[in-house]
Amino acid sequence: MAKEILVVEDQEGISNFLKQGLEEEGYAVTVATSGDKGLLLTQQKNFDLMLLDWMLPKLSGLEICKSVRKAGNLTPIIFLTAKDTVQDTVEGLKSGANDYIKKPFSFEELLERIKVQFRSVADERPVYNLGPITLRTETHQVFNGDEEVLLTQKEFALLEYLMKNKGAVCNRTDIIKDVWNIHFDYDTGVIDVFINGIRKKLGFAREDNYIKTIRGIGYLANDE
Amino acid sequence: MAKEILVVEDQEGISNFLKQGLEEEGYAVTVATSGDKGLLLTQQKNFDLMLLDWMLPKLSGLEICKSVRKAGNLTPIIFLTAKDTVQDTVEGLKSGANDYIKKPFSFEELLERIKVQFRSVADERPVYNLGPITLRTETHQVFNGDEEVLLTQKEFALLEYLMKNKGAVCNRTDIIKDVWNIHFDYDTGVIDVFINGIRKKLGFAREDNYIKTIRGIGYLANDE
DNA sequence: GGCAAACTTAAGATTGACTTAAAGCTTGTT
DNA sequence: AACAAGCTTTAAGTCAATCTTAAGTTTGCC
Repeated sequence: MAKEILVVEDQEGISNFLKQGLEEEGYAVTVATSGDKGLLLTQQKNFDLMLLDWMLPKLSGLEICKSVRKAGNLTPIIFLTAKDTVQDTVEGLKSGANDYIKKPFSFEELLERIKVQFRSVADERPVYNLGPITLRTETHQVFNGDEEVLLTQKEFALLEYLMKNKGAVCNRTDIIKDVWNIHFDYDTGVIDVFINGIRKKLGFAREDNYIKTIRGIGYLANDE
Repeated sequence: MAKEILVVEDQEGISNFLKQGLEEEGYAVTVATSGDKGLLLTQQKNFDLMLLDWMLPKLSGLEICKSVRKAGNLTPIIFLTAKDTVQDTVEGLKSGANDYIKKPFSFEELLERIKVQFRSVADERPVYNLGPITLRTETHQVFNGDEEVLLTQKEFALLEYLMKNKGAVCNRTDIIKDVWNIHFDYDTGVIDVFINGIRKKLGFAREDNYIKTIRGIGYLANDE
């Protein structure tokens, strides 16, 4: 699955250059030419990384960054800008960005700094545990004790999400957003059906409470 | 708990400057003046971050970085070096570093880039406290000390409202308006019932007074 | 002591989750 | 290109938890 990168940049020369270069590297690139369009896109879709110019029509890159973080979105953000003073850099990083590259920049360095962002996310913790359950991200396997449990893609994605957030209540809206990638209000019983399926396949009894229902909110994976 | 930073740098002027500056910021700093000493330290102790010079006696920063990563150590690494070509930067990042800062650098920017490495998911989300009680808005969790307390939707909403306004008396009309979303005069005992439930679940005794009753007005969440 | 407000409890109403089955999609195979 | 198999989604009936109401009890204040 190609990583999705959002580029918010009003100068066509630069955005074309970025788009082409990044696509050659195998990334899927979306370009927004103004700040407001960029922010809107971040709300409609889950990107894996954002490249922000600072000076943009309508809404500055700084404002986009702040908004995105305020909304609880932790997608890596890299500023790519001609504003090159220490003050600007510090302000950009303070606003929640993960890196700050000054123009003119070397494309090769940019590429490497993008990879750094993906590296840290991917490396985080490839194996999760929940009671007797072990989930291996890399091999896409789930075990109950020694027994392997075969889950479908969605079942796996949902379980992974819950286990990644073990100990925290996951609300339905976020689940739909992160697991289904649906960014508007959406309410069928899909989640319920999958939770039901997962509990069944993992052999959880009602009183096990490894995946607890939080009524009116969502679900909670829990050990202890 | 102070974060532990390892600085590997052979020029005394720079390492002193870094040590002093970082310690003023509340970090615990260890300095190694040669590459081999630096590497040894990484094996003996778990640091939270490493600052590496590139050109060092005995073992280069690049080699340290590669070694550390090869050993499965994912501690954030920042290069801090006079080698300023794009090739060097790319090579440094490829070897597993998380950032690469070129000398001469601004201390302020360095600080900010260090903070980026420490920033974690748990940060920067609204958390309220009241005596032994902690309420996490984002994850919808409430803790009494370490014990998680499971609240229903309304209980949580009401408690959140009181804690958000800690120290201020909340009158019944406003509570009904903000928590129940009822905008006309309304007077059943709902609030009382929920206050009762919350106090019970949180294990408050009458004399604790964390949620004080203000007769004829409403309620007051209070610490101190 | 008497009154009004708040506390407590329990029963009924309401809402949301569980479960199942069937329809709609994908994917891989011939 | 058509078929089959399996995965995902929708929908509907059932069931359980939560919310609300109301009535009895306690508490605090004049």
